[in-house]
Amino acid sequence: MPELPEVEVVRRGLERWVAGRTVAEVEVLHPRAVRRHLAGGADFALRLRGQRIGTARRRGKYLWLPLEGEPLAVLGHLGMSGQLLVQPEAAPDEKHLRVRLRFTDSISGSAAGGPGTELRFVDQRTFGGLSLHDTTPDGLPDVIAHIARDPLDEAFDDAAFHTALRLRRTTIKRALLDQSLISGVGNIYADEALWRSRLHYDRPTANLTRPRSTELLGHVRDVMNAALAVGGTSFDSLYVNVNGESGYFDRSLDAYGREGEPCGRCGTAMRRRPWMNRSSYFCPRCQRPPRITA
DNA sequence: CAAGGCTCCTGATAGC
DNA sequence: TGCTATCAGGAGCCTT
Repeated sequence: MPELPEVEVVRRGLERWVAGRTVAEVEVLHPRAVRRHLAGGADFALRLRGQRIGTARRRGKYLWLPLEGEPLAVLGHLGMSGQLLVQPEAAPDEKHLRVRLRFTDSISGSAAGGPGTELRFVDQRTFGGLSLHDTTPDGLPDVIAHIARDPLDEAFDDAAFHTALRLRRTTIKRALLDQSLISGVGNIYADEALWRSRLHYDRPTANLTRPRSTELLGHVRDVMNAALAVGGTSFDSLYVNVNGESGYFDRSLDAYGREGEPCGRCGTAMRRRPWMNRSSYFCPRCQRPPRITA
């Protein structure tokens, strides 16, 4: 379940292993993987061929590869189960391989960045995908103009975020997952940040004080940076799996997936509640529900 | 227009 | 043993 830290690890891997390479051939093996490319898989492949890849960028959980010399970018989202793998061309196809990009340097077997390697988009549940889009003057793919900056972005505006929370008539976890308010936070890190902040997921945003929202934002950043610290090293090895597995999930989670286990602060059994077709994990003692439920 | 709910998808797992 | 039900959930899209 890639969230911002995992996607950032992938971005770094792409920066190292794909930037500067020229696309030789694109193979779309599943139409759903390019469904956001409205002109279809053949058009996607045709237009990408021959393009030189620039430095990978990211906003929230979206990442994109700018194409050098053109206001175009390959936009990617990993969805639930997506992976971007840099693999030797000789490696057998993954079961859920959806898109393959070969590079001009692969065939000749030279060049920095991985002679003989190709880029593969692998995605079991096909919630993710790749597509080609025009970019705005600041380099953002036009279709993600509505995605807010993420909390690790230097230009993220903490004060504006607080103001937006106060103006919204919604609850705090909904707001954290609203990518037009703050991007990059998914179900797991939302629960983690709320637990650290001692905030119940159903608390209204309208009466959050400035100190509370500041503390929450700090915990969001802490959780993400911790995950990044764990996952940020894996892409450095010889055989790269640019897949964003942080390893953070198994070890360091205080809330998510811990139903029935003791709260790390007070020892009370953690609870799980169905919430928006998914789950919320929380400590019933540290994270008291609001008096009036919305 | 804001807010909330529905839906896409596949595989692991639980239950009978 | 083998079937069915449930769960995982990002985000576009639709309804209210």
